[in-house]
Formats: sequence, structure tokens, C-alpha cells
Amino acid sequence: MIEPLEQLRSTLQDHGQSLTRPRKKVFTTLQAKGPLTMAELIQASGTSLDRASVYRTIKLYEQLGIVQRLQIGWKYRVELSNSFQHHHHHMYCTQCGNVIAMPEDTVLEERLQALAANISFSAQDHQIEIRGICANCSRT
Amino acid sequence: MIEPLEQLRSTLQDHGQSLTRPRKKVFTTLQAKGPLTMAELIQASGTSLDRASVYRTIKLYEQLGIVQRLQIGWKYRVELSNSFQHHHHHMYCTQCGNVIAMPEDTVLEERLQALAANISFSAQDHQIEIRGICANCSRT
DNA sequence: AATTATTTGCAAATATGTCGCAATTTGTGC
DNA sequence: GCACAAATTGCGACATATTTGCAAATAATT
Ligand SMILES: [Mn+2]
Ligand SMILES: [Mn+2]
Ligand SMILES: [Zn+2]
Ligand SMILES: [Zn+2]
Repeated sequence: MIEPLEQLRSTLQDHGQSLTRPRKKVFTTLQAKGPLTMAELIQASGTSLDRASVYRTIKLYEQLGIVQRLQIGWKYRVELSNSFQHHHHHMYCTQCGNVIAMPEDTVLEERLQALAANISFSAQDHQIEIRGICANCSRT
Repeated sequence: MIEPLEQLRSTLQDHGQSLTRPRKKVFTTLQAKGPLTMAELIQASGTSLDRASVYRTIKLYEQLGIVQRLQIGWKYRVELSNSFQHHHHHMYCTQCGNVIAMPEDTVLEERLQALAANISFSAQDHQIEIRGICANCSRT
């Protein structure tokens, strides 16, 4: 396996983009803290980074498939995409706000493929969110 | 089957809310035009409705389970909930922006239930979005 | 180290969402 | 249909989130 930062660099390079200090920072922050809202990401990036740069970086990253947006609860969040972590989906506890990653499930994945294929839709990507109450919270 | 507008009225009534002109308008717009972003919904509601009223209506509708939010592409959209149309999910064409509703699939739905049950997560609701290129667009 | 193209930070512009309050509309009972 | 009380709207003012232009700083290349 390649160093994540090297993979980032080469992905950027392949698209004529350079790996800058702000871009590195956003990447490592996402790496360390999982799915974050923009506000959290901006906050976590520290005072050294400007809001605008974070937005610009995320926009670029999304275009290059480095990150993906998820709808979790009310706001969207950003996390590293499948090139940087295992494909997975989320359960969101509407009580405590916890986000639980669920492991990849072959049955589920194949079924989605099939449904798309049925209508000649060329599926590239998908997202699943299950909302409810986590085990912890339901134990009253 | 009940008239949708009657169902709307009684849902509102059950919660001590009245069916007003703006609320009727938002409902029929959603009925006619499917999943819309807030901007589209406000626009489609015409000059007669104020932005704030549309937001207030959607907030209320969401609390009463009349509409639901979906993450589709970049922004969220609003559509009538399962009480007013069959449970379904969406494929989003990243080329033309088309949103295709896919019919309910029992295998898929049951698998999601099972995955949640496995970790004692009490699932209430879920969302699936498949992104890719629609048949129309891929025909070049 | 110098050169040049890219990218950043800042400040200002838009876009999106919320709130208080007076004026209007709704549901209800005559 | 009309009068009344309660609920709701539209408006303007805020608050927050996201985008943009541009001069200054940084990165890749030689
Ligand atoms: Mn995740
Ligand atoms: Mn739909
Ligand atoms: Zn919980
Ligand atoms: Zn298409």
C-alpha cells in the first residue's frame, strides 16, 4: 500500500495541481477526524487556514474524487473517499448524534449494482444513511 | 384512497395546524414537480409566497412527516414523504442532473433492516442515493 | 536561486436560513 | 355571511454559510 500523502500528491499531480500546505492540512485533518461538517473542518484546520481556502480545497477534492459529501442528519459532512478508506456507509443516531460506520456488505452492494443495471444506469458511486437510535441510547 | 389534499388537511388538523393558502401552494408544487431544492421551491411557488413562509412551511412539514429531505448531488432537496408516495430511492445523473426514482426493492430494504438489527441499532428511516450517468446521457 | 504559474489570504459580495412583529388570514360559532 | 380569537403571513432586519476578485505569497521547474 502507498503512503496516503503520496497518493494524494500523485492524484493532484495527475490533474496538474500541486500539493500545498493548506491542502495537506485539510487532508490530514480529515484523515484524523473522520466525517466533519465544513464548520468543524474549518475550525479544526486552525487559524492558519482561511475559510475560503478550505472551501476551495474541498471543492477541488470532491472533483478529483478525494473526498465525498455525506448527508448526515441535518447538515452535510465531508470525509475521505473510497480511494483512501474502505467503502462503507453510516448509521446516524438522531438521539446522541453518533455516526456509526457500517462494514461493507456484499449482498447490499450487489443489489444496488443490479438495480442500476436494470435501467441501464451507469452507477459510479452511492451513499446510504440509516437513521435511528443507537444501541447505547435505546438502553434508556 | 383519500384525496392528497384532504390527507394534508387532516394531518395538519391533528396537530392543531391549519391548511392555509401558502401551505397548500407548497404542497401542490411538490406534488407536481417532485424533489426540489429550497431555491427551486421558493422560485416555483411564485412571487405570492415569501421565502420565510416557504422555509417555515417546510420545517413544519418535516416535523409532521409530510416531506423529507434528501441529499442529491450538492444540495439537499425536499419531496413528499412516504405517506404521500411510495417509499423509494433515487439515482442522480451527474451529467444532466436528472433524478430518477427507483421502485422499492424488498431485498434491499430487508438487507438494510438486517444490518441495523445486527448491531442493535433501532432503524427508523434510511436514504439511498446512486450517482452515475443515466441511460440517456451515456448514449452519448 | 531565479522564473513563472498556481494558490493563498483577505475583504467584499452572494446565497441561504432565521426572527420579531404588525397586518392578514383562518377556523369557529352565531 | 359576519364577528371574534387564534394562528399565520409578509416584511425587513439579522445571522450564517459559501463564493469571488485580486494583490501577495508559495510551489514546481530550471
Ligand atoms: Mn465514514
Ligand atoms: Mn423521489
Ligand atoms: Zn445514540
Ligand atoms: Zn443524465
